[in-house]
Parts: sequence; structure tokens; C-alpha cells
Amino acid sequence: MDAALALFAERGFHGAAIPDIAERAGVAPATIYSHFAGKVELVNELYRRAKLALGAALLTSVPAAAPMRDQFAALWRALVRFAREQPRAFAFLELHHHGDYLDDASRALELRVLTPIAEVLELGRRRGVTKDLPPHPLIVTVWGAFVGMIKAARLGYFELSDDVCAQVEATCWDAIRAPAPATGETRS
Amino acid sequence: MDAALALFAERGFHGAAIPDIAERAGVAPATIYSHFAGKVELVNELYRRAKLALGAALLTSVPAAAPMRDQFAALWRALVRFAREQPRAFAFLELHHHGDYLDDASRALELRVLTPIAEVLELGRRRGVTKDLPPHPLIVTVWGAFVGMIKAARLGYFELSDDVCAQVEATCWDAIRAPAPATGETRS
DNA sequence: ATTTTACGAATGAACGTTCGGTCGCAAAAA
DNA sequence: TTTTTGCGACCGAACGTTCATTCGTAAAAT
Repeated sequence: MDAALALFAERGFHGAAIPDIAERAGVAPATIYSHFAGKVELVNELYRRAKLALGAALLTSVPAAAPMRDQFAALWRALVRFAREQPRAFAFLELHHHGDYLDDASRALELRVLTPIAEVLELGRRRGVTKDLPPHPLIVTVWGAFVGMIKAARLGYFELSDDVCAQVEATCWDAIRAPAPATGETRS
Repeated sequence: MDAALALFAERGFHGAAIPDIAERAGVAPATIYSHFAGKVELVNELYRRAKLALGAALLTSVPAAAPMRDQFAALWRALVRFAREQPRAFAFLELHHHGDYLDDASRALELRVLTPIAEVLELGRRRGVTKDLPPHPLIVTVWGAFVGMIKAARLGYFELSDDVCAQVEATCWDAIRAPAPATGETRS
């Protein structure tokens, strides 16, 4: 499974051949079929594992009863840790998002990870601490920014230092937080 | 080439077979080889075309001597228009970014599109209108957010209405603009 | 008449997958 | 203790299919 995860993450589902995966695992191609029914089942199993790992990493590390700003910071740190500790799982998830070969069970996991975050954001919206917008656009914006950061770092555009992570985190928080109310003077 | 662009955008390089492309084009597979040397040359030609189209769309639509806020808005509008008018080219670029099969000529185009934007951001940084950060993290953040928005809309998470586009644009501008200087009272 | 363009058919390679059988090992039988 | 049995993991070899690509030739365009 390690070999499959690595190759799928590197070359995508169609680009990773079963013989290649087997060779990387130090195993005969036929051996794979004594553990998985086929290539599709293998990729689905990997997808579910990676998605669950990501979801668990997020849920367990965000304090439920903290200020929204701290929750966001904790969420960001959890994301960074996951992307650093399991870079292949992260790249795999990114690459196989919504592939035709994913079955219903794999697709259902998408919402299980997304909805808790959406609920937190919806709460922040009612409290007036995040922007008065529906949660989904905000989520995909932040998620897209995070993915962009990780991708760029992986491609060598810059180093994924703690500094850069913190700076981009602050940048994303500025994106979703409610604008400061106009106290006193107004502009046009 | 239309057929190839569509199939590459849908299934990726390895997932799009030459016979499939030929069938979609209403042509025999051998015919493709009287126009392109091979599959790799075909995908590179498509990549270059799409990348140049995107670069042209950006460069021509951003007023050089306007306030940075307006430049950013124009840039965003150009991106939205490109993603709307040529959705397959946009998806294709997104999917084939940094594939092994891309040659040096295709890879070189990456910088040609990126550096003008980086220069604009560098200027804004010196003027104090955007954040005091290196341009690359800001660029990948905004670009990632934009891609996330387009992807989510394509997958049906929400409709890509003018309203949503404008809201996310404002969100991204909040992300990269300089924080308001502390005038008068200071907060710890 | 000559050059370009398209195609049907065929090629070797690589694909995902199957099958029959060998191996090592732990439990059961002697 | 020794032998036998059962079993799951593994593999070499093969299957039919599909892949990217080539070639000789026919049609079309100039």
C-alpha cells in the first residue's frame, strides 16, 4: 500500500501501472490481487484511508470552545502538520479528488470532512467574527490557498518554513474575517 | 485538438487514449500522426496554446497605470472570463501542471506568465498597499483560492455567479492588502 | 501531375487480471 | 516428538485487451 500510495501520488491513477506498483513493493504483480480485488478497489481503499487520516487530524486538533481566531490557527497548524508528515497521502488526496474510479463510499467521505468545518464557519458568521458570506465559498478559498501553498513549496517555488506557513495563515485569516466595523469616520 | 483538449482535461494525460481522441474528433487514429509526432508532442502543443491564451488574457486586460486595487479587480475579472469562456483549457492547464511529459519549452512558459504578476505585486509591496511579504506566497495563495473556487463551482458546490465571484475577489483582496495602519489608538 | 492529407490494417509492447501451483508454517494427528 | 495436514501468502507464466505508433496506399487538394 505504501508503494501504491507513492506511485498514485506521483503519476495519478492511470499513470501508475500495477506491475510498477508491484515492483516498487518488491512483490509479484499477482500478489496484489490476493489482497485487493482490483486496481479500482486498491485506489479506493487508499483514498478512504488517507481521507479518514486527514479528517481525524483536523477534528482532534481543533479546540471546540476557543475563540474563532484560535480555532482557525489550530486548524491551519493541523493541516500543515498533516501535509508535512504525510506528504504522499496529501498529494494523493489532492490528485484523486473526484476521480471517476472512486466509488460511492469514497465519495461520501468528502462531506464528512467538509461539514464540521462548514458548521464552525457558519457559527463564526452568526457571531460576526467571520465574513457575512455562505461558508462554502470561504472554505474553498482557504482550502485552495492552502493547497496552492503546499504545491508551490513542493515544486520548489519557496521553502515551506514555519515563517511562510504563519504568514500565509495570517493572510488567509484576513481573507475570511469580518472587516473592521467603520468606527467614527466613514470613507465615501 | 478540440477533442484532445476535452479528453485530456477530463481524464488526464494517461487516461486519455489516442483512439478515444481520434474517435471524438471523428477521425482515424493514424490521422493524428500526420499532424503531431506523437502523444507527447500533442499534449505539449495543447499546453503551450492554453498557457499562452491565459497569459494573453491576463496581460491585455490589466491596466498598467491604475491603482493596485483596480488592477487586482481587473486581473480577477480576466481570470473569471477565461475560466468561463474556455473551461476546458482552464481545467487542462490545472491538470497538466508540471507533468513529466511536458518539455522544456512548455515549462518555460510558466515563468513568462508568473513574473509579470510578481512584479506588480512587488511594486504594490513597496508602495505599502499590499502586504510586506515576498510575492510568491501571495501569488500562490490567491491563485490557489481562485482555482479552488472554479473547481468547487465545476463540481456543483455552488453556482459561479457574478455575486460569488465578486465576493471571493473581495475576500482575496483582503488577504493580500496591507493591514490598515494603526491610526491613533493601538491594541496591545 | 504532384503534393498533401487521411485511413485501414497491422505491430510490438504494456496493460490489468487470472490460474495453477510452490513455499513456509502453525495446528492436528500419530 | 515426529509426522501429517491444512492454509494463507506468494509467484511464474500466461490470458485477452488495449495502448501508441507505423506503413502502404487511396483519396483529395493544389
